[in-house]
Amino acid sequence: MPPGPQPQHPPFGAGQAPPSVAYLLSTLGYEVSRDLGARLADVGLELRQFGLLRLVAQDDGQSQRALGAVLEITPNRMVGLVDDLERRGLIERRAHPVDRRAYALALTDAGRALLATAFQAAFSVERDVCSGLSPDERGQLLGLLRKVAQRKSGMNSAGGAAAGVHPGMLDRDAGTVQD
Amino acid sequence: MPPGPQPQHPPFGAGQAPPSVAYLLSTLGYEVSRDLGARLADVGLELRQFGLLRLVAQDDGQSQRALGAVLEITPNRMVGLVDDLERRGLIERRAHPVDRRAYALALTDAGRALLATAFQAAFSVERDVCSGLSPDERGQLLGLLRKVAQRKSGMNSAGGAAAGVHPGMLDRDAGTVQD
DNA sequence: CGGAACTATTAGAACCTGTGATTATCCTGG
DNA sequence: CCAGGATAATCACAGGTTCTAATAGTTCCG
Repeated sequence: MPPGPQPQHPPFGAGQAPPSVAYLLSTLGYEVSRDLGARLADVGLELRQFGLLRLVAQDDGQSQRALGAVLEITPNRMVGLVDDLERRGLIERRAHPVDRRAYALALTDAGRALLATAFQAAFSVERDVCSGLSPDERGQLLGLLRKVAQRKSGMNSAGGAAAGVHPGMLDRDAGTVQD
Repeated sequence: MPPGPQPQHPPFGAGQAPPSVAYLLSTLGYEVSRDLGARLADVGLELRQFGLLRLVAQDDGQSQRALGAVLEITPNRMVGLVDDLERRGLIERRAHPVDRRAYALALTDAGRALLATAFQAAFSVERDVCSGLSPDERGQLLGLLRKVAQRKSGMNSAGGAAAGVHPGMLDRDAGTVQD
């Protein structure tokens, strides 16, 4: 598989998995991302394309810049990203209602359909990840992770990605720690 | 900050953080990696350099290829990585005991010292991540994450990174899922 | 002994991302 | 109303990183 556009985590590796929350978080996060990336590839989508499609789907008519801000994708990069998705007929660049400089991105029917398929892939990853957990355990884990996530967004003034969004998917690296 | 060598996660983003274990895992994993990457930068180390140093420290005399296999770094990439670390006097390329083709990488005293500092940075990240959790909760989370990690390594025949090692740190992407 | 496989390295191409400049448009203030 | 400054989308370049292919020197097995 060529330097695909998506995952490129910078090798980090650990000597021997030390019992650290941070280490396990970065390791598992990386693996989960890879998994999803692989399954999305089967559907013909990259991680960031999936992210953009999701965003457009939930909030129609946004400008490229607005979307890029959420996904942490610079304007110039958005051009190519949107170009590709538009060329494939998944999204459309419509005239923006109030700003003639910008485009209003919208999902096409084909885009909606593909996104649904992509979601299936995402669900399968979730099922996979939690396959070893009992419903109770899954609930516990969810709560704890949420708690950790909350704390993070609370302090990191700048870093805190907009509600429910996380930029890096595989832009190429992942951290790790061992205790 | 230029396209630094380490973190380059491909933007992925989520529409609205869905309560998914996979999503939170990839998101938090990415953030943790970034955090560690930033703190290691203060010490003058990149994520993968830290990973290599750790590996060399725990298992002296390994060949570049062996180390690269664990860290998922190709041989040609290892050359530059080792070159740099050696130039900085952190590791040494010694003659391999039984194979004159290969080098036996070893940590220098300076390398050991810097690694100790790097570990401090890693510990601080761990403390930070768990700052919002009670000791009990931290233990629970650790157990659950371990369980998920275990399941993973069990099925992924090929993907399962060698015991306790995870490749991507930020090579640039991370996945996400929402449920 | 001889060919096949392997380690480290180098050279070159491909890829992606960031910066700066460009055009069209919006907006605020005089 | 109409500059001047800021903003949206692009484009053209430069830089950095990683992959592929090819090359010496070695080792291993038949």
